[in-house]
Amino acid sequence: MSATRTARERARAELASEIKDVARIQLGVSGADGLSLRAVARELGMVSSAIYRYFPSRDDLLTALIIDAYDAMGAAAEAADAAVPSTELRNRWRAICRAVRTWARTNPHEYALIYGSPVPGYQAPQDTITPATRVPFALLGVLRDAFASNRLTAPRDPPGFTQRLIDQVGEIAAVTNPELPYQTLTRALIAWTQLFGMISFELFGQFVGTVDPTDDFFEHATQHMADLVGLPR
Amino acid sequence: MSATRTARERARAELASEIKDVARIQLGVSGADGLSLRAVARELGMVSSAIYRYFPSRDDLLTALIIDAYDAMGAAAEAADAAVPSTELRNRWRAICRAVRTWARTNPHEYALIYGSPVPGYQAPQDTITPATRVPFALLGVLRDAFASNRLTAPRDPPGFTQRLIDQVGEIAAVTNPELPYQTLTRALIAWTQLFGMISFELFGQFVGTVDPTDDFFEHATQHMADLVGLPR
DNA sequence: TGTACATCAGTGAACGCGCGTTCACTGATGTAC
DNA sequence: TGTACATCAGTGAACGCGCGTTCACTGATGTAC
Repeated sequence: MSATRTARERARAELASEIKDVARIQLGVSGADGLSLRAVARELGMVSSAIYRYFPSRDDLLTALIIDAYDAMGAAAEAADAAVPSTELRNRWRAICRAVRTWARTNPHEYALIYGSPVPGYQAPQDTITPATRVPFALLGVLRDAFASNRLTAPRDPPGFTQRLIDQVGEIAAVTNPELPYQTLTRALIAWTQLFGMISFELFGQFVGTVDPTDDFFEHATQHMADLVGLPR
Repeated sequence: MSATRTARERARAELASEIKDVARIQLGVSGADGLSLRAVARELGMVSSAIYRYFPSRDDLLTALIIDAYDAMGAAAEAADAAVPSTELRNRWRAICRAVRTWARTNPHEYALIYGSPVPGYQAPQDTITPATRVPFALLGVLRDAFASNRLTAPRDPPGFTQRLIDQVGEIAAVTNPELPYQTLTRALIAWTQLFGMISFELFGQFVGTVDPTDDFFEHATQHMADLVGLPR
């Protein structure tokens, strides 16, 4: 009975993921607002109402795609990190950055889904938050190890640390790496925005006519970021 | 006769800009793909086909909005720059960054239109390029003045300057500020991506639960950027 | 200054299209005795 | 092992909606003599 039950359930899970696969391809053609349940159903050779057996609405399908995208990007970052010896801090940092960029370039429309302009009228539910933290957590992991082994240098910070900023950063530290000084965490935040700023510019066409192709600029900027957060050269 | 001609032409220009105004409001409600000529016409109390007297297609209306947005943001940046004494280099830098952020927060949907995910199937024409350069040019103007008055310090760059990167940056220099060293221009590029990375994260909701509100973090990061490009404290 | 003609703005109907979602249904798969 | 019933996947028709764009038209505004 458990065998038969899983038979049906397996079919169900398989079709659900086929639906997502087709939807992902559709994303590439027409973007998030262009994602159409009818088109997905057509592609799968089924009638549009059948999709509702798997996803209660278009927004739920979108949410599933968003979660998958965050998870795929996070997994890519973690795998790249794990492939570098853990004491090679700067190389780990660079590997994570590179993996995020490569994933984004390989899956530009999924990237746009999670880091582009929000879909109007769509409110991302709570379930997306945890997967979204995987990349920043991977970056913080490098800093944690660097700090623990006393290899984190402290660049001279500019003025501008208000108490409110210190408190905000302190709250992030509390739920992630309480041992890291707030200065380090602030610099990590800056590097984090820098990383995605570059990738968005590259994918959304802002570099056309300047640093395009972007490979060399990206590598160089990544080194600057490693300097900023205090990783040894 | 020139008076009468301008009478008609003025009416025409006025309605064209009323159409754009309504379209801009629509953008806010439903995003770029949601922008509907019929809805705009309805709002203006005219029939949908009348819009075609002013814009040959939906895409042309979008293009006009994009150009206006770049220009408005650029004008805000330039005005903020001009309001600071030209020798206060760091304050000019910060004023420009602040102006860009403020404009983006005030006009989030126009910001999303130009810096968010590209509208699928829409190809931005050449006319958008010049207005798009106004903000980076304003930032470069500060660096130009700093360099000319010999007040630009040179931070120690990390490794990673390939010849190709130097060439790419050199080409940008050639059409903007040939006197600036490529290292400075590269750091300016990094700061540029950093600036828009932060603004996008703030507007697109990536900071929710971390540095939100973002004011203090933004000010602090702006100082870091000024350090990076070598402006005196 | 007045008339004949050309230009242009806006109308209204129509074409052809695609969408999300609901609902009563058929028939296959799984469950309990 | 066999039968009666319940669950579930997928169908097909329908509702109600909005969209971009075209086209022949009316009537007002501007132009040339």
